[in-house]
Amino acid sequence: MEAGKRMDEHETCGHHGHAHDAHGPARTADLVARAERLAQDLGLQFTALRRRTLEVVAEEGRPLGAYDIAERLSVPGKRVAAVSVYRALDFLTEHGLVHRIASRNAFVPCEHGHGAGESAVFLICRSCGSVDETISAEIERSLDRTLAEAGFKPASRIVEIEGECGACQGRSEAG
Amino acid sequence: MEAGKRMDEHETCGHHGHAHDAHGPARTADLVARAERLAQDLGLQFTALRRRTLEVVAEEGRPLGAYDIAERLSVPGKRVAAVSVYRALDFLTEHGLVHRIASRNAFVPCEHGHGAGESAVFLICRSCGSVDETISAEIERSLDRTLAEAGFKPASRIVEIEGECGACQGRSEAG
DNA sequence: GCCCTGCCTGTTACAGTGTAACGCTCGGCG
DNA sequence: CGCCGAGCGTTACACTGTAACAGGCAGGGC
Repeated sequence: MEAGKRMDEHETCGHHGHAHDAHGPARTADLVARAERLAQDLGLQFTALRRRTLEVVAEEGRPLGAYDIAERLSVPGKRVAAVSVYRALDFLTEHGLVHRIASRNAFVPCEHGHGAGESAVFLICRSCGSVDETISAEIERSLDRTLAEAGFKPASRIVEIEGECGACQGRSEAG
Repeated sequence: MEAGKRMDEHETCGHHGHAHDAHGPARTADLVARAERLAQDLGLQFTALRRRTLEVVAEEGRPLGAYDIAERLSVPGKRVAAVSVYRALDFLTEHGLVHRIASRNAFVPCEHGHGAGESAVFLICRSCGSVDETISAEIERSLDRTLAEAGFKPASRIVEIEGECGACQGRSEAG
């Protein structure tokens, strides 16, 4: 695998000032650059619609439904249908640029450089709706072990934890 | 047509005996008994609709959508609406008698005695559609550790692995 | 008994999510 | 030029889920 060399700059979390405030323009540019590189390398088309879809998702900082994305992409006189967004999202998820949150029917930008096959853990806050993506080799290992014991050959993995993020815990306790 | 005593002749996978061939009448009776005990203990109502919903899900051996359940519960002249099924499913999931498979929008019977708060791992086979529910203390531990590091307070956990089950691997290799 | 109340269920209506099918455009290629 | 494949627009439709309201039924107080 190729992914191993990138040092994870975002410091999963000592306190709560962690990854999920790292959206916005910078994260967007990052992702778009990654997409362009990837498209070039693999001979894929990173079209305007796919780019704009990725940008919308990346800017948001919380999971967006396909219809929400379609709405944001639409301008008076030029409406983008949800079905087009779904196709763009298919492309983006397939190449690990965005992730689908199954428990919310919504999409978030990928916060790591890992490929589509890698497994991530999504921490979904019930209070603020933010989603934090973390990776744990330990979890992957124990998962792999369990799968091996069951004789199960995994293709994709979904790990989503709902609860309350650190920031919201502090907020609800302190008032 | 819906005789609860019918023997399950369809034998998803003859050999490889792990949990997921433990559906059918026996599993159903188990679950119903558990539900009755639970209702008695907590002063809840295990109504006919809830019971029949549980039975349908337990008999099936693969994830069932709410509308499929509604269809199975309906008889000519007496149609059960999906919305009623959803309410029954709310009750059943809330008390850990069935689980919702988020990635499929479908429901499976609980194959363990654990409560609703426990975390299970679902192995979903792409070939035969069966779902195997396993529990791993090791996975839970590593998950807990990751959550603690992130300062995240979990409320519910979703772990769903899609892939190919042991039986189907054998089948596709051997022909 | 009667009413009140709470829970469950039936029913309708509707919002949200996702896909199938068809046709068009555009760019590359013989 | 015509062919072809990929992407996209459009329509139509299926599936998933919830809100709101009405009726039924059991238990409790009078």
